[in-house]
Amino acid sequence: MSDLLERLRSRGWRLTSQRRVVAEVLDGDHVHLTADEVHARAAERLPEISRATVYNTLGELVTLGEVLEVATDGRAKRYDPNAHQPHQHLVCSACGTIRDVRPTGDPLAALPAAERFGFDVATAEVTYRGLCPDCA
Amino acid sequence: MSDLLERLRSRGWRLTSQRRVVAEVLDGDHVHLTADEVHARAAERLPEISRATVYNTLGELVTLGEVLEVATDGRAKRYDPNAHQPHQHLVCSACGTIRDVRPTGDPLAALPAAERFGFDVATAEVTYRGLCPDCA
DNA sequence: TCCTAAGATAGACCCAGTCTAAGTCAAGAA
DNA sequence: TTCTTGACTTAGACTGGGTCTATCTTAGGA
Repeated sequence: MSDLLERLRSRGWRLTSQRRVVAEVLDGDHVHLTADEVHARAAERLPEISRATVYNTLGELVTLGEVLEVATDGRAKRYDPNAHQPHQHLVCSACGTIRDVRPTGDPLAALPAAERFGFDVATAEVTYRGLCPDCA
Repeated sequence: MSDLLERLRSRGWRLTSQRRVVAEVLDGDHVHLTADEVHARAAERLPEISRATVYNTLGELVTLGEVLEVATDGRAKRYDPNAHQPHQHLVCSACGTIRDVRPTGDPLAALPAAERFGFDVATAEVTYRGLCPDCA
């Protein structure tokens, strides 16, 4: 995580205590927090941090390519710090738990030219849905 | 489309003018309207139809399996009447246009058992993103 | 240490969607 | 054909997630 802060600083990111706390909250594997959850956890360490700052910081991290935005349900977006390793998501239809997964092959390759309608196709996101062991 | 109304009636669906208009608005290929767009088009034919009724009717059509809910951006959900033919979506990153596409193979097959974390995986949704011919 | 533009803040605001209480009506019964 | 009733519709209040704005604070260079 200090790698992340180091990378950001070297890109001219002004380092504030708020930004540091948000970045720290997003550390770990299979982390997919909503903005409100990030805010709550950040506020444990820095009680006066505002919602707007959390949204701003998350938005910047997404723009910088350090964090992915994931919208697996119609509800709040989730933020995934695992941005440097290509992966897809497996979501429990009952409890909403999310796991990062790596399918075999490139999902982009499954779309033949005839099905591209002249689009310049760049990415493919796959969301697998099912019941997790706890909910099954 | 009258097939649809017939199917619904035979399932005990009470047929009202509002429901008929909503179902008619959703007819066609590559149709992916938001609830507000459905409401606007329905209101052209039935000016006093309410937003709540449109939401209720769309929700019922989704529950009955006649319409799919699609959330390709973080904004409003879209409703896709092409529910009886399995397909995925190709979205323009610039203008948001959506096309139904059929990739080769079954995306579910690409997720090995070792990557399923004990989940009972049921479906895979793929969203392809890129620039459409008009925006490229 | 000082300065200043970048960043943070509170809270108003917006949009998509849900809920509620009251009124309306489709369709089966008589 | 009319009656009846519970399913359906309505307006509008409300909620959750997110954005915007005006003002205040501060990181970090001079």
